[in-house]
Amino acid sequence: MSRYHTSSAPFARVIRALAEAWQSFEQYSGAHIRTTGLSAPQFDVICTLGNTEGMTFSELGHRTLIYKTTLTGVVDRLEQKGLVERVPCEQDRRCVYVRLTGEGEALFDEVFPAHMAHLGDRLDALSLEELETVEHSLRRLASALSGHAGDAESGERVIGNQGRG
Amino acid sequence: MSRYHTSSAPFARVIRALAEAWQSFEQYSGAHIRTTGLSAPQFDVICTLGNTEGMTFSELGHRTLIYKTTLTGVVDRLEQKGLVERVPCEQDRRCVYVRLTGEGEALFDEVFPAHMAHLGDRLDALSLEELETVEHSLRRLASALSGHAGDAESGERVIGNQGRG
DNA sequence: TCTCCATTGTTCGTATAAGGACAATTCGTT
DNA sequence: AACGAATTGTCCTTATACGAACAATGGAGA
Repeated sequence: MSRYHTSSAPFARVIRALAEAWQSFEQYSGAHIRTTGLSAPQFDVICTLGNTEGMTFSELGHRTLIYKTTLTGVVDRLEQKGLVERVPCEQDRRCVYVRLTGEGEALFDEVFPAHMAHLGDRLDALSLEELETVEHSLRRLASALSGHAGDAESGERVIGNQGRG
Repeated sequence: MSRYHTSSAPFARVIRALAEAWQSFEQYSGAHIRTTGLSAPQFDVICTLGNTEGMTFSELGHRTLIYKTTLTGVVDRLEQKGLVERVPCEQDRRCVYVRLTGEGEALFDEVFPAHMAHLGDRLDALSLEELETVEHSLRRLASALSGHAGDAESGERVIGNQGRG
């Protein structure tokens, strides 16, 4: 992601910083997740399903930002591990519900708090005020990139990685 | 990346915002890059090699943040397309230089400015002052995640994705 | 009812991400 | 000179990213 070293555009440094921040997070978070025997996307699915009655592939994809064709394989492997299960939907037979098994819930209760604590080890270095500033910056950046030039406060925005097939 | 919807940790919203900003960038940037017939990492390599005399795999990996085992394949495909070439290094026979061919340089001169203009279409919505704030926030976040709690001004920091083999 | 069209999840193919392991090479130390 | 340790690029394997295409289903309108 350093395709901007040679550029003098004012935003080039911001893009570079975004790439580095994202990589730093993935490195730090991913290394810890892998010690649980799960991949980062698998862990993400487990945590998203935690404390819910399950949800469809579509909703799960929206929440996790995992591409729909990838999600099929991720759920396959979690199902193979006995952590989640597919449940046919009666009202709409196109949909398939995904929900945690008992074993999946047990794993969630164990690894989710531990991972949050792990992130806290680093991120507690930021004050609440700093967190506020950083979050606002990120939302401003995301909304500019999404074409919503003005509104940085659009709340539960949906990243459209599902509606393009 | 919404493993933080269920968490009340103060930093959960920041992580979510980081994931969304990164995804927004990848969506917007990647869609344009793919129209050139290159993948995002391939485009990144072309741009990093642009206006240089070439560099080793090691240096190219550090600059692009592409994992070393992936870089081999990326360069393979670019070489197959005739855009880059491997040049044996005389001083250190372990190293291999990678540099643009004439065709590669021509492509760089064509697509790099076009891509910057494309990004500018969205990012010019941010003022220079906003860009400064966003960059500072991102560097603060990255340095916290890297364990450098205090210094947000560590300059040309190196993401260590090469020295762990 | 019967098209036309949108939605849902899946399969397929190509390209990445990332760890483990490896041969070739270089360097520091003895 | 010789040995051990570190570096460099590659290969292998598993899992993800993502676009194209698909069968099955549901919904709106003539």
